[in-house]
Amino acid sequence: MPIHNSDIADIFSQIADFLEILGDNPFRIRAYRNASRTVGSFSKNISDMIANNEDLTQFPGIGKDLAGKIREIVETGTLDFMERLRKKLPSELIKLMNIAGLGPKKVAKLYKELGITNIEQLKKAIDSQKIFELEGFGEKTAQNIIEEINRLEQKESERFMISAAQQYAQSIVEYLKKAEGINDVSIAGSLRRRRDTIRDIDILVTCENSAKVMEHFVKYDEIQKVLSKGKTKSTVLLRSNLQVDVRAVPQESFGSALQYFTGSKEHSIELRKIAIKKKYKLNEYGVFSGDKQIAGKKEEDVYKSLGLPYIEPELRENRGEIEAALNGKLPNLITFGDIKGDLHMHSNYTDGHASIAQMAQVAKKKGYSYIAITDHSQHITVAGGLKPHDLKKQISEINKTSVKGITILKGSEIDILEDGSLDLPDEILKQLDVRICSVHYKFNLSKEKQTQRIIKAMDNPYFNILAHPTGRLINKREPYDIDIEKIMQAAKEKNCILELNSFPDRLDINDIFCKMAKDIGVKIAINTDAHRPGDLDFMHFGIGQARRGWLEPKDVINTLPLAQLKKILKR
DNA sequence: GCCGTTTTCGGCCCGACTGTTTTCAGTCG
Repeated sequence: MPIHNSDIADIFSQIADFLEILGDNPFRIRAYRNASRTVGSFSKNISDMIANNEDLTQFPGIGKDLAGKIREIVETGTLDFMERLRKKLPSELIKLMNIAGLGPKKVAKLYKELGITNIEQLKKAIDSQKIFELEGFGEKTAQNIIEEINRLEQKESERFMISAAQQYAQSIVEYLKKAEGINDVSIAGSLRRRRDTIRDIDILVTCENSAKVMEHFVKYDEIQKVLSKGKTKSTVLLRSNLQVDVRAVPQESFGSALQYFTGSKEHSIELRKIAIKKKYKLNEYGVFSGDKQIAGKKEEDVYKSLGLPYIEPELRENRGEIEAALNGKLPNLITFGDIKGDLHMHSNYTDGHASIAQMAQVAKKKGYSYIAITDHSQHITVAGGLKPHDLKKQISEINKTSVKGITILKGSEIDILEDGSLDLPDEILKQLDVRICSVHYKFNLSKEKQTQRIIKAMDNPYFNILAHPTGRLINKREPYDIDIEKIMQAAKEKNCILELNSFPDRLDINDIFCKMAKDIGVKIAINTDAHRPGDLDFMHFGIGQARRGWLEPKDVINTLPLAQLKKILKR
């Protein structure tokens, strides 16, 4: 069985969990966690790197020992060290740590003193009051555990789509602005870093009296439960089960607090290490030399004081951005303003809800100079896919439609059939400007077959853009099993483009694959797949992922003026 | 377990809040 990077990451993460419960050296545990993260965010396949005899110790956090363990996993499919840990502790113990409030120490105590290994036994121990025999377990702890178990069992701990999180966050920001003596209110955390999914919302405020702001915050009417409330920091659970943290700092610490609260944790840790090297201390209150604050009011100054240029929030994942910053090699990240058009959208010819002219008018207002109408092809009957003669009708309507200041390109979203052929004859494909090709059925072919299906489709000279390449639907459907690296290589050779689909439940390809595409040299089209005019706003979510994937305007084809775009689409 | 412009040994980011304590460990981010 082929070993994926995520398999290795999972093993290291589980080892870290085991070692924590065993009370092992915390720094050794951290080494495993770091390695898990590093491996998980690699944009190259580790199995291939091993096969090519590449030296893994070139990567930060991977030393001789871990490199050897990675090799063992790739070559044998398992890890002896891991198996030995499994014999020491029941594997299911790790799952108990998913209960918020239960960390390794408490889980270890439950196991050692009461023999508890799973949630059922934990519930029984609480029912029978046995749990109170343990030191550190009181009434409140038991109650919290019960509530957390309920939440876990109702699958309410799932991550939120960025689109949903953004709406919740915006409402809270508006509400906080009404607090007495409030100055700045800023969204921070993973939402500011534009992650594709969000576990909790972090909001930073500066104000005259933080206790008063916290009082105001916990009275917000969407709150289900106040999880903690202090003078400068409070955490609540909304009725939607989304967690929100609000933190207040003095104005002179706004920049450093924004940096700290934006994270990622791993990025911040690296910054703090740099601070230590310079004999400074970095925390949320500023950069300090001794007792003296030398930076902190503005985020830019925090970076500057550490000898770094400003690093955009989307890059702050400790995936090489600090090294790039030190070497003056940060990417010139794409912005919404660079986008000249949207190449994937539907009209009321199929499952869209607006006319071609309406879509064009809204796109024009966004400042675009072109769009492509790409309705479904015949194979998708549920979406009312167009047969060749319907598509011809649409082509002639587009020829007749004119919206001032914007060009409407003729396109189609064409199904890639199971055998790798396209769902429309070449005779009509050649009349189009843009051909988006996508997989919409037979999702569970083997990896080899699915990959071949797509690569074969690219042999058709009219294939332009591979839409939503992995097919994932966030929280609903796993990506189909494909060798994305192979597909990217093929796309590069054949001058095909990969889509970054901006629909919030897709965001496909994701940030890591964007980086992979950039490294391989395959170009990206950032599209919305809009089905109604309002969906055109989703472009912002796509831009966020692109930025997280280090993409620059030159990596993205729909930053090009129309004439140049057309050349690329000619292959 | 990793790492080195103080070091191949001895460090490893830093602070807020809770609950159960009676000065702090555990958890979280």
